[in-house]
Amino acid sequence: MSKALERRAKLREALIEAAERAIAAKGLSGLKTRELAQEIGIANGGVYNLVEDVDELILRVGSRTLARLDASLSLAEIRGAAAPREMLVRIAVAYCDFAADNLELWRALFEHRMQPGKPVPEWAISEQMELFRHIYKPLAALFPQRSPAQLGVTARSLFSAVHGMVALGLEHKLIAVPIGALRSEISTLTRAMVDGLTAKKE
Amino acid sequence: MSKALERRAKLREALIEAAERAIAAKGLSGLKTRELAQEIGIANGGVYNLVEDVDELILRVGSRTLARLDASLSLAEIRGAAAPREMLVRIAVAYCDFAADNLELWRALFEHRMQPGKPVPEWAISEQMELFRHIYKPLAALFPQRSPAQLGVTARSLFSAVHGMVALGLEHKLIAVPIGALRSEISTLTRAMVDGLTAKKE
DNA sequence: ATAAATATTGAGCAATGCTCATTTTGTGAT
DNA sequence: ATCACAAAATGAGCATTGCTCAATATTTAT
Repeated sequence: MSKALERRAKLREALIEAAERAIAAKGLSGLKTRELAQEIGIANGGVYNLVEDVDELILRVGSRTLARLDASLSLAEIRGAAAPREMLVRIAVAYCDFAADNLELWRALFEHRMQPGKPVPEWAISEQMELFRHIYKPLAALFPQRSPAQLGVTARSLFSAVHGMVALGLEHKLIAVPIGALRSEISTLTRAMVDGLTAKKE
Repeated sequence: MSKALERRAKLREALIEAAERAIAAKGLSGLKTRELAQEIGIANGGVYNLVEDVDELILRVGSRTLARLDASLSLAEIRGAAAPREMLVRIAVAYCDFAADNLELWRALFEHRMQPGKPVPEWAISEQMELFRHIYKPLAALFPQRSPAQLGVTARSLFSAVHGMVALGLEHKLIAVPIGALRSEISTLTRAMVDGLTAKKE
């Protein structure tokens, strides 16, 4: 690989990391291309030699965030075996903890909108889908009679519900719920959802 | 009231309505003060005689949206009596329908962030809180032994969970779920949550 | 009618994403 | 090493926006 290309790759990494720090510190709206350029020592316009768009830049940062989130959830699963029900609770709480510990980066995942007309690239969508994977396995154990498609639907519903609790719970706009309280609400409701879905209809 | 003040009030109304139309048509990011000014026939700078900020403008639009949402939920409650469990399902589905029918305005409620430093005004926060009111009454019927504070927590959790399902379900970024499927997923999970919370611990 | 108060205007500022002609740097052949 | 060509970096500049404010026009009070 030529020296020029190596340099480009290094700069690209530096740019993405600088963007990640900026979002973590000041939120999505605190991301300024000029500041990033200055931080990594290139000209203003140079940003667009490394990246197509700010959209792409944000998506790249999102990719890293998703990877770390994925790792956090995996870690939660590995730490000791548990019955499927408690495994789901553990994953939900791990999701909550990750969001709390990475608030702005986690928010950027959901707040970002592409500039009008540009669709979200396929790779970014499939990365998000991968998240459901974590819920899928315990769910399959709990509902052995359900088809993969049905399990997929249930997984998405469960994930969405927990996501909603985390999103509104961490919102400063509404009353900020203490993290401990949020964790226990999430545990309670996750168990309730599992129990309610498991219960035989009468 | 002087002629000048009447005029101001009329213009203010017109401004808020123009902003509402703009958001409904093009989303929060499609809101442009210059366009609004032109639409209601005042100078660019005139917008700031009618309203402090775009923040305030968006909050005013949000207030109207919340009022309509509140009316929709109330209507869902009134249409025939039902057991508390089914009442909660009905409210959840009504929430989903409102969001689908007022997508951009509903999104603006949650996507908007105040400009750095400005806190959300008290009146806007309490308007949001009023939403939980709808869930509170059926919940109180289901859990007569719980304290008002406990009921409040449960109401927020339930609301958040349904909100999450609607938010991710209507996201175009992920696979857009057909509205009918979303409604039935919401019904299923709402019943599951209620059942799970109701079930005696064993 | 006239002066004082008030409201409206729109040019202009600052911030920001992005472009592109110009300049600088890197590459490869002789 | 030298030169010619390709590739990359630069930064001035454009377009868009929210917002300001001195100047102007309008309303109100006497």
